[in-house]
Amino acid sequence: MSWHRGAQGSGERGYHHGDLRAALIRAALALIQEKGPHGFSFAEAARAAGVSPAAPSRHFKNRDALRADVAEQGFERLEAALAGAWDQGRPKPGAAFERVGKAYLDFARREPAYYAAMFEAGLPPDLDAGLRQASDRAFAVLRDATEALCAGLPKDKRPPVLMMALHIWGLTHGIASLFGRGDAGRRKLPMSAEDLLEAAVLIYLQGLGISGEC
Amino acid sequence: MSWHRGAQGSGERGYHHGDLRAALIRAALALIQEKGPHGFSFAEAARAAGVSPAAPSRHFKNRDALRADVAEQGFERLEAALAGAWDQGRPKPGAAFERVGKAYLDFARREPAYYAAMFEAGLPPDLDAGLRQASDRAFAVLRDATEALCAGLPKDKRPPVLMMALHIWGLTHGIASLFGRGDAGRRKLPMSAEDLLEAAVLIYLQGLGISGEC
DNA sequence: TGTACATCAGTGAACGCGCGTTCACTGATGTAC
DNA sequence: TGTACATCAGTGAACGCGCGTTCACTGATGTAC
Repeated sequence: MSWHRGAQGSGERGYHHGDLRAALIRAALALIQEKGPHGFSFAEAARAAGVSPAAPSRHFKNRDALRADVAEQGFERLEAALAGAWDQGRPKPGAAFERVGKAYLDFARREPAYYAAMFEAGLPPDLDAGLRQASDRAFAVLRDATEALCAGLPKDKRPPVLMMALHIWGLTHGIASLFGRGDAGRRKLPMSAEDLLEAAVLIYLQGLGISGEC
Repeated sequence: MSWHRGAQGSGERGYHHGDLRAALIRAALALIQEKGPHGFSFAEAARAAGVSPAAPSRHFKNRDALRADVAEQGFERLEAALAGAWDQGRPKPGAAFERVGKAYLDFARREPAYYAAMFEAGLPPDLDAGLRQASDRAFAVLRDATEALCAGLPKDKRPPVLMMALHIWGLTHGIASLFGRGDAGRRKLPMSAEDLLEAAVLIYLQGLGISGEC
């Protein structure tokens, strides 16, 4: 919490909150974690942030707008996680690519609230330009990684990069959604979601004639 | 609608509804279609079914129980759709397998309300034994199809069937969730979800050394 | 540096609304004899 | 076949509750001079 002046953590604050917008997003995130992407109200978020029920309207048009902001922030974090895992393809694109997949699963598991807001809130991705762009930027990391992975191949053996990136995204997202969630009640598996994904990607790359060690 | 006696379509009915349970599921489904898996209330479903707000409690403990029944019915329909598409692997397992994938995408597109209730309502799959079993039965169709597809291979080239079925499920589910939905605002693609999936499966099978024509 | 004033951000009480649940009830159905 | 009675399924009015929004307000901040 960042009150407008002093008294961090004491619960005291001045008349103005200082960063209510961010505090409401945090509160919404915690409530989503607890009760799902629809499990909170404007009033509840206000209560959690310690302001009057009328305050949120100053910052968000309605609940969907708040939810969309949570989702947007989620895509930004996912982008950062994927970019960090990719690390410009070091030391080798193959190993880095595998890290990206694991980072996606890791995000879904460690941040189920963001994940739910991003993919299961029923928000149309083009509801909001910022949301759309944040989503596109996260996907761009995956597309760039795919491109780098293929760069070493002779041109006639190179698959269409966009298609390949969409395949990998679909596969990773499907496995994360069905088996790799941190919250309650995901389906049980004979192997970890990570192992399942890694095997699938290796088989897929094999099918394209790409060795796992590039 | 099936009233307890006569007068189909006239809006008349006796004191007893006759099949209120099914009517509430239908009403919930329509409301989910319209407003998402959380976009309905007990009272609203009762109104849509033409009964008093107290009536639904006779059949469902609460909203989640109603939602779970919608999801269960959805899995039953998905199972039927997949089994129909598979058609015992006729005329050839390869062609039939491709139909199964398309049937999954088709289901997600034509029945977004069921799909949302099944996968995006935040219901833990093991909340309810019936739900769990319906989900397992739908997956079993895919697993059996995978097994049949591999049956022709020499034993030493045969991949673990369960793993392979999970890969295909994840891939199909991911593509359906991200790109193949019938309701508003899915992401735009340079190719159809069907073509995207078909290409991915072919590449994957290639990676396993399985020709597309078996 | 000081002062006046506009703007901003949050208050808190009030409102009307739809919700889920309760309750005693009642009409229809099924069953025992 | 007829009758009595138990059970079932839906009624409709009432309740307390949390919601989103409104409103005139007020305290804090920023800016012009």
